[in-house]
Amino acid sequence: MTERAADGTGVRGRRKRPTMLDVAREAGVALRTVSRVVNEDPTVGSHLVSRVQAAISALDYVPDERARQLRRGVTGTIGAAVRNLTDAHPVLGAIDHNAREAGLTVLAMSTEDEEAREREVVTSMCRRRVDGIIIEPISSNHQYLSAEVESGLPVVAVDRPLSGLEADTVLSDNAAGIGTAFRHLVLHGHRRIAYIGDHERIFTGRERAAAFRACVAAHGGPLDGMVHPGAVEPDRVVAALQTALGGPEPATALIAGNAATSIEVLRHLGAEAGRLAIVGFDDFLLADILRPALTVIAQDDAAIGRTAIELLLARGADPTHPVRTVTLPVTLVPRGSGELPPA
Amino acid sequence: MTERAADGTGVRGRRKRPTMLDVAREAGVALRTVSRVVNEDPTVGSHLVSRVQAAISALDYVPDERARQLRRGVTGTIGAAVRNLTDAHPVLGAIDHNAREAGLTVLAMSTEDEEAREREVVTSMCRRRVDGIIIEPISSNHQYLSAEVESGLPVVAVDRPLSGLEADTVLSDNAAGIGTAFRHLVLHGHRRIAYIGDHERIFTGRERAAAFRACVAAHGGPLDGMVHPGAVEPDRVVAALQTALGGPEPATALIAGNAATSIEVLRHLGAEAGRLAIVGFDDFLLADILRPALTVIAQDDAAIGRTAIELLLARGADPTHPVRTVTLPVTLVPRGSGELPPA
DNA sequence: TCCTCTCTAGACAACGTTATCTTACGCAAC
DNA sequence: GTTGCGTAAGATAACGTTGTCTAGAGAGGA
Repeated sequence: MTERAADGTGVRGRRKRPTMLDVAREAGVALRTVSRVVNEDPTVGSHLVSRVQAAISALDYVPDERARQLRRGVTGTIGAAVRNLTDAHPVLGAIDHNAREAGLTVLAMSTEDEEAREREVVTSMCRRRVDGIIIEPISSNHQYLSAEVESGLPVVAVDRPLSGLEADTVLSDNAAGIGTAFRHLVLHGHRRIAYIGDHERIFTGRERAAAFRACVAAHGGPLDGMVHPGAVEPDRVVAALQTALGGPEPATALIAGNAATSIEVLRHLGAEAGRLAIVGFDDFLLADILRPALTVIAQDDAAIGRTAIELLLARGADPTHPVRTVTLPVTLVPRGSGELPPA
Repeated sequence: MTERAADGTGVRGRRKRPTMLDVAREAGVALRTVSRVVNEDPTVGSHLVSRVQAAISALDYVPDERARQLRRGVTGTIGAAVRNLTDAHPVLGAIDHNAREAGLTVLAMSTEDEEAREREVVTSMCRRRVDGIIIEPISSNHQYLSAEVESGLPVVAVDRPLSGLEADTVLSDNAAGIGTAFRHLVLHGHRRIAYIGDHERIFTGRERAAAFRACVAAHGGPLDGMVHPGAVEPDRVVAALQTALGGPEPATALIAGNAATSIEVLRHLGAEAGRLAIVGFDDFLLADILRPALTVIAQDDAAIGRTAIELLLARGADPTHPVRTVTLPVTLVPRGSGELPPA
């Protein structure tokens, strides 16, 4: 039983929200006039403007975005389906920043790296009629999006392409990154270089492993026991590390295919980390504090987010434009671990 | 000029979305029947159900959440106004997780640690008629929310209380955390312990600095040049560190008041970190990989997120319930840096 | 047989806005 | 004095749903 004052003030309780009609009555004007004032339409006389504004603050009126969007058709909102909301996500930050600059609100939802969740959140975004979707793809099949895309929903894939569907895409230059890392290690005297990275089922894992093999082929080092794509789990990484470092001709340098792998490797090596030259793909917070600090191939997160928004807006402006894939350069950040000489 | 096929297929272009009415016509039933099928109302005959479902997939119909929400009144969405979307945010992850379990969608927006942005994003959430707001407060004054709160919007503050407004709140036990850290260092033989942390303008900075002073008073160590609240900027932190470590009786141990401070301290100390016992408030990814690994006071992020959602739901269910503040315990995680003996 | 009751499905209004059309008014020009 | 025009403000419809009410069909009991 909710006790409340006659005017609804003082005691918490769901008082019905005032609508434009209430404001109109309070101000003694027509509903439409309130709408004009709220939308800063210049055709309202200054006398009425102030009366309406007074009524708005008297009633604590807040316009209903849902009704407005319904009526106007567009939402001014874009969806961002990212892997998770828990860990650091510089690209999401950049997306948010650039979207705001463009006057758009970002609805960020987490796919939790699960196909089913990805589909769920994307569907949820479509039901909310977002004006576009930026997605870090997880699913192996994005056919479920094709109807939306064909009916004009701008969709931009980030970090990996969509499968079974053409869409604008922003990628990092994985091959160049691996190449840069490899040459950097060669330059520092290494010939036996190992690679541990993501499963080749995953796009980036596939690209990076392939690029690594190509580098070995080009530079003529050993390949046997040196390439370890697979799940990024402690046990698997440790086993791969042992294979690479064991035997008569152990690796003297390592390329870690992503941040999680770098971290697992460092966690396992502990104080021994100084004996193995390491370049990690992907930068992460604190990589510069480790000892030795981790040399990394850094993606340009800000540029990725910016480009994603640009592609989204371009697609919205011209739905017939041919699909584009933008590949952004990566940078080697030497910090110590990648400059160690062979043991 | 948008070229498109007569039926709108094949070429991208904003074809008008089908509505329930279109589906109804396609299926030869009434609009209301489509609505019932979409909402899985059991009072529709199975024959019609399948006909409607066929029409839905034939037309690629996706219900419009805005219209549904407008009509039904509730949105099934809660807003989360957090400091930023870029850095790791375990509490946001927990909020998202628990909200999902409760059948709610989270609209996460970033305040960027700016008062103006906080107000902007909160207002934007209100316009979207979220069913509740979880906020990491930044502003020094939250009066602007009072009308919303009084008219029944559930608002839960996390990590710090709102100012100028009563609301349910979830806090970590800052005083206990500082006390635990202090006693831990005392137990390991330290008597000259320093504190560097956030500005006392900020709630947690104030609480932690005060708790630290109380600890010193209780244990009888020196206070002069030992307490350094202030901005978390490299220069300020370095200066504080030099003050604490300089002089005839330098500190042998340090409590860092938050993660950012811990990181700045470690960044500055570099290889010297092993000479100073350190306990950091707030855990962070990779704190366990550093050498020495960082001993921390860890907040229970999962519990914070869970409690925030619980309070939000409780407030929604009973708007008249007295306001609650839940203070959650923190845990000391010994990893090495806090167990170093006095130099 | 008729009445009632239940169960399905349709008609219509309503949610809170904005777009479009219309009206009223004042003023200048003929 | 009438006409025309430009401008401010109101009336009405529409956006795409769901709540409520009602009609009609069929079942079951007296």
